[in-house]
Amino acid sequence: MTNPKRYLITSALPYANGLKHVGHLAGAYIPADIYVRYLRAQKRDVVFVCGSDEHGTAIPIQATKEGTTPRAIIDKYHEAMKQDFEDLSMSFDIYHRTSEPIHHETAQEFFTRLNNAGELETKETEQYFDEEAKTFLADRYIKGTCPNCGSDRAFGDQCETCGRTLSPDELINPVSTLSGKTPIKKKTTHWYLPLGKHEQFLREWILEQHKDDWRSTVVGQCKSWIEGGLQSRAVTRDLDWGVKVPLKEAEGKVLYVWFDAPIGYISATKQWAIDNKKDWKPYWQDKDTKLVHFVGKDNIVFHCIIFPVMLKLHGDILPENVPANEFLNLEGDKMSTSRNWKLDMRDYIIDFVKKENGGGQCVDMLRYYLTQIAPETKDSEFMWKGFQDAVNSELVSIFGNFVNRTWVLMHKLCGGKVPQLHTGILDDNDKILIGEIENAKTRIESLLEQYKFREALYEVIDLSRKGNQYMQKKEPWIVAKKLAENPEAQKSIDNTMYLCLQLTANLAIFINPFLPNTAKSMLYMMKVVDKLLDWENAGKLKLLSTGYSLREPQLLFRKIEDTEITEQIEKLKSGLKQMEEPKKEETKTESVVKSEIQFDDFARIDLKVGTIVSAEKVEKADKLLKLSVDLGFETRTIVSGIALHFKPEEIVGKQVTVVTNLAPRKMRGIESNGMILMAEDKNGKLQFLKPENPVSPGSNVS
RNA sequence: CGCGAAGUAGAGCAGCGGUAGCUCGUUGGGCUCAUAACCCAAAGGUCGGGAGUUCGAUCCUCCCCUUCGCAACCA
Repeated sequence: MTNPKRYLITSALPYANGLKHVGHLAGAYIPADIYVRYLRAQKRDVVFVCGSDEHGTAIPIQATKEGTTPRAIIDKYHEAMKQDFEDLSMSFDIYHRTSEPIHHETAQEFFTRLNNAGELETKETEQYFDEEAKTFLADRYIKGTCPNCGSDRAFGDQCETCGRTLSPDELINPVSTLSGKTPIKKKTTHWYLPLGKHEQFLREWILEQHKDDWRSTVVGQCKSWIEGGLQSRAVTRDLDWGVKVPLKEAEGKVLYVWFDAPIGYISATKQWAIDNKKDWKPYWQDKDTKLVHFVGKDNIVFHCIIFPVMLKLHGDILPENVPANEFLNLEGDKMSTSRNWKLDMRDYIIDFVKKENGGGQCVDMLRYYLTQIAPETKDSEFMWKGFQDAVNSELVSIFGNFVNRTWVLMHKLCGGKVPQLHTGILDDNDKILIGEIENAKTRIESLLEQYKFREALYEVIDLSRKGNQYMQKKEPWIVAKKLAENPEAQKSIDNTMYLCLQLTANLAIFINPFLPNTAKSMLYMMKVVDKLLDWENAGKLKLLSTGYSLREPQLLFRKIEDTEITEQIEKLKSGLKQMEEPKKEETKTESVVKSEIQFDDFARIDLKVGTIVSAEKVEKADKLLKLSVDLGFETRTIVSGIALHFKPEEIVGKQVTVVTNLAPRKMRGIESNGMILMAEDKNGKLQFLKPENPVSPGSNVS
């Protein structure tokens, strides 16, 4: 789209179950904010929406964890996140929330329209139900023994011990985490969005039309999803926290959070329109609107596949681009909330922004570093030492220093006023600098349009570097020494300082989208109003008029001291230790004895002794062995993840204990009909559980 | 396993068919207006490994190794 009438820019809705860290900030918020500030400077019609995502099972879970209500959780984190974004100069036009009535209405209308148009399917399935709590259980609420690794702490969706994704049906001894009781199976109906029907559309839209203008990582991800076969996705679920499904027969059901959350962009736009007496409709329905979603890579599938399908069915416009960022690691390791290896936005705000020598400059320092290392093409690394280097040797030494020396010299050599430009005596250096200023505009503009924020910011800093080089060549402080014998030399000084001052004004315009607080400080020093920052002024050389007197210089940035970064690194490492200590205890107490079960539960498991008659390694799998086990009445194929511990030839003829009534399961394409019981010592070494003396195959174990 | 992304100077990254580039760091020199800032120069890489296509490959193709992500009721 070459010249859209209006822009709607979104940043991923942060989930209101905890504070967000700098990885989120670098991924979805800062890039969007830069883009929006640039568009605003161009006087474009742009709305920037965001808000808290407040539904889904994780909210009630977090409430239980903190011993409070879901409502209290979302109120707490909504306010906290909103505040943090504000403290870091995020310029949302609205920061909304999905718990607002206007959002519920919008999401329900969305569902109704799709349902009435016959675009949704219903399916009846059996799901676990907790009779005591009288509720269907989300996968996360079911705990049991992992069929893969035998850990008794697996959840219905995933085993945290071995990492395997599970479905609740696979769990051995499923237990409700709400009541501790064994849940029963109960029939329930759900609505599904059949993505498969839209494969052709997605292929054309993404893999054809956008294969060149979207980031390769984004197209790659989408391709992976499409090639993998698009399954129907449930859009409802049995839960009492969320947007009620607007149908009589759907009592007790809510919209699945992934369905309602992106609609939050629309409801936020509606609320913004009400607040500002505007019409929201063109922003979502007019073809001349450019919609851009800024997200992290975990969100690609929702914003490139699922939400666009929803939008298409609903008759809305599609995103023009989804410039997703990859992930930001921290000091050599993945950021992780559960391991407490992270830097929360809040922590930075407290340790830097709110300190006495903090303020807007510290906000901009973080924005600078995060933009400079933004994971635009691949995962990148936040290093405290890198942060210090970037601030001290680029922001302070190159950019800040250029502005500062310009101001000091201007006061010393030009009486604190903007000097005249003597066009007759412009030399090559002057002309080259003028050319650079004009070029910079085109370059930065083009990079921003392509969402290459890191490079665009580099161009800005590089322009100030060119200012330093220029000044070094012109050496006005040397020229000034010859003034006594050659008063004409003042003209050369005037030209140099005039150009440096105009360059500074241009730098303010260019840096503004990235570092708005810095731009503000520069405006103050130049004694000019915000209007100077209009993008149309960029590249011009008459921004500060001759004779205008300017303020005394003030430093734009302070340096980051060594002690500050060593403190942060210490803090990070000690946080990690604190998390590890209590966790160990927890495992201990829990692993000694599992929760009590009834004899009936035990009796449901059929254990028999079998003899391994053959064993072979499974092709292209590190851990798997394919075993044939003689159980007396039959010989079964069992696939077991023990290849790292035993060689196939070693174990033929050995007797083992087998769970014989475990549901069959395919691994590497081979159906496994049972499970071998193993004992694991604390080093992770496995041993077979077997009778002391050989017994006949098929003997019962009880 | 599969799919996707990535492996390039001490560190962080760019380039993606035609003598390897940027920032920081290191070393040497210059300057002194400037936040021990600035400017100039140098050292430093057989572009993960192997094979192929090509007149020519870091860049294309194939295989292998390593890292990260995804695999769909995970929001």
